[in-house]
Amino acid sequence: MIIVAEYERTFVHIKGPEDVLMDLSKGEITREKIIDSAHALFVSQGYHGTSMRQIALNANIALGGIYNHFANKEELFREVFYAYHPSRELLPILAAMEETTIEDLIRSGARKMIKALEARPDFLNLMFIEYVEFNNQHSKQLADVVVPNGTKLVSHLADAHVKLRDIPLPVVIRAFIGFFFSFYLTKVITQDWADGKMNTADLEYFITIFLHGVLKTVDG
Amino acid sequence: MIIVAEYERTFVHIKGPEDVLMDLSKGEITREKIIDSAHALFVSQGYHGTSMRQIALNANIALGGIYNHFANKEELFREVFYAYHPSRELLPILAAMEETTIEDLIRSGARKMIKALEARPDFLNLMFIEYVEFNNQHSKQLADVVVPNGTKLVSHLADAHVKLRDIPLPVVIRAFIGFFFSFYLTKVITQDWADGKMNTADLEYFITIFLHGVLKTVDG
DNA sequence: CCTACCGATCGGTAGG
DNA sequence: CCTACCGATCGGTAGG
Repeated sequence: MIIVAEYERTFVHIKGPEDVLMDLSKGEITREKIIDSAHALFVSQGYHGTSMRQIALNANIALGGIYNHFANKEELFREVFYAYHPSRELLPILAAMEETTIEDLIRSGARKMIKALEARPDFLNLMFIEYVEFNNQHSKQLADVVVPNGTKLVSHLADAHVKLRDIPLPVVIRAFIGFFFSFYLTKVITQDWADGKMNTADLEYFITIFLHGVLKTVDG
Repeated sequence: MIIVAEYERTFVHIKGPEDVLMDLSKGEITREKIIDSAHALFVSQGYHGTSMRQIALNANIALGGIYNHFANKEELFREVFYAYHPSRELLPILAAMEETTIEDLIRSGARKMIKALEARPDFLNLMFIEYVEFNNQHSKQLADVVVPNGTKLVSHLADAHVKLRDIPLPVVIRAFIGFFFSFYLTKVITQDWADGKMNTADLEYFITIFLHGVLKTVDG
């Protein structure tokens, strides 16, 4: 509960590196170091593939020290999951957009989303771990905060209903997120064996497809 | 190597339940039981979250017996990965399609793909485990078999170039797979907290979006 | 294919 | 926040 409230409070605020070391007591710094260390190891090895000893070593403290901040391994994962959840970064980016027409919003939003995902490959691993190793059990209470904030972003699209095809807005939003996320997904999942066939430049084709897919008419 | 050859050989053949017990020596039956048992546990708990003892117990043999068939835990996962890879089921389904126009192919292919994915939720978990816990390292040699077979399927689309927008065919294929996979993904990932908002009936809207996205004109 | 065992490592804790 | 320790469980093997 504390977690979710804290998440909501800092929801729009993206911390710069300078903030991280400021205003934190020594204990809070250690706590942050543990979370960061755990995050790095979890995303590269999975939850069960990471030991508390590895986390302690990586954070430069003794094993026992971790339990001064977290009751057990799962609570530590939960804190990592909240602290590094993709919505924390993606929602503020989308909220800061100033485009006024739905077409510009789609074009610009797609590029921003892909850019953010490519800068943070850990997002994908974190979500996968939550899905497979925790059966998605932590996502619900996070969704209670994220979904309302997300829908608020699209609630005042003045020209949406005149330019969109006859498709419910929630479906359009789902298609937008899914389609461009799949652009990222197909790229990273094939990057080791598709020798550059999955090109980032293809994003403009994806945007074209989506625009023609949802809009009655497309400019340019 | 043996694995990949065997995979190619049985690639178009979907085994019925009756085949599974036929033509197998006692040792091969045990081997199959171990693979099935390991698969069920891996997809529900992850690789590192599953112990060899659990697998043995589930397969009704002693722990040591597993090592009569598999050198170690990772080799066992590799065999599970090959035996249960989604392409094994999806490619034959797509290969059996008889639609002749690209529009019918998209409509029918999308529905078949979603139906197959919804019948086999283990696909998603298996791919996630491979991605996070094995860094996608087993996917390459499988791709060497799957990709050529997959591209063969779309190589003889007579009306593609006249009906498609000016978008490269590989991009259209990538968009098709990604878009409809994302339909499935957004559904399962939100199903615990989006109280039915992500509806299977929305698939027809997705098909509409995709058709308008890639075709110059859409019937119906 | 099972029994019985190996050393190593796991998550977690008491006590200071 | 560290040292030293706990019982349990891990992947894997020898020998029959």
